Amino acid sequence: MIEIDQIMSDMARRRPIFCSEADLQHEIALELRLRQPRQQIRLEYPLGGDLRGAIDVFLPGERPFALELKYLCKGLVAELDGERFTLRQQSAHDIRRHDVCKDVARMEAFVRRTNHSAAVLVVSNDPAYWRPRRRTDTVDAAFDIAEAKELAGILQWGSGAGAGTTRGREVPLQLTGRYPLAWQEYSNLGVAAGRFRYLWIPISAPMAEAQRRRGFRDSRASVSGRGGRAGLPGDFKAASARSPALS
DNA sequence: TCTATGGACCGCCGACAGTA
DNA sequence: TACTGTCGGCGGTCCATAGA
Repeated sequence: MIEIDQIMSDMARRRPIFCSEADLQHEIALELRLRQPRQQIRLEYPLGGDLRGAIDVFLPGERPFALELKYLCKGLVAELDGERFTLRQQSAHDIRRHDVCKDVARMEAFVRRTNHSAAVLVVSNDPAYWRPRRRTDTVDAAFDIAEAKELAGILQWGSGAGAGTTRGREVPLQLTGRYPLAWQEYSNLGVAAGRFRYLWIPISAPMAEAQRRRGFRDSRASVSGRGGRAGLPGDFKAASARSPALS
């Protein structure tokens, strides 16, 4: 069985830092290919149906899996094995938090339409995203992705949000599942802003969730990865993440 | 071909907290 | 009290893509 924790752990040894979201996307695909050379992998796979946009990493096959990535950067200059990495301060934390929640909502919609499995993976070196907020009355409080928070229900901007912040993001996000958030350690470069963590938000297919509720073994977890089915997309599982519960 | 839209990203500014 | 760094809010640009 492929577990996200193991994938991230292995990838961190090889690539403790990424120069961009596209770099992260490429390395995830490479790591999956290294583990399962026969695994088909698609990048920027169209969502299809009425949904616009594309899936960052899509694993077709018997049990397809969609993965959305977010790389939230804080300003950092680091040299690693002779290679210089310069990450720019992205700022706009409110908008980036909203974007993460929007990805969760998009993946929920995709899962509902296709009954495939999906997840959102956030990688960041900015503690502002995982540390508890000092204030609770911010305009983006509903989109908070800090440690031990939970995404659920209707997520919308606070009443004080300006037009510039909400432009193009006015529609409240409605989640049918509940997503407890647990950040995991990824790497630490030993410099300022050099600590990277990741947030894994699994979104299971409604059928699989229904089966799980009825007492069946989770279809994603039921395959050991041996006996010729190793590496099937549905085996993409987080050891530490809790399954989302449908409300 | 043009226009609208969405996604990704950038940087400025004010408020606030910590520290010398 | 002044300085510095961080955080939050805001408005903007650039580019790719879809649709007219």
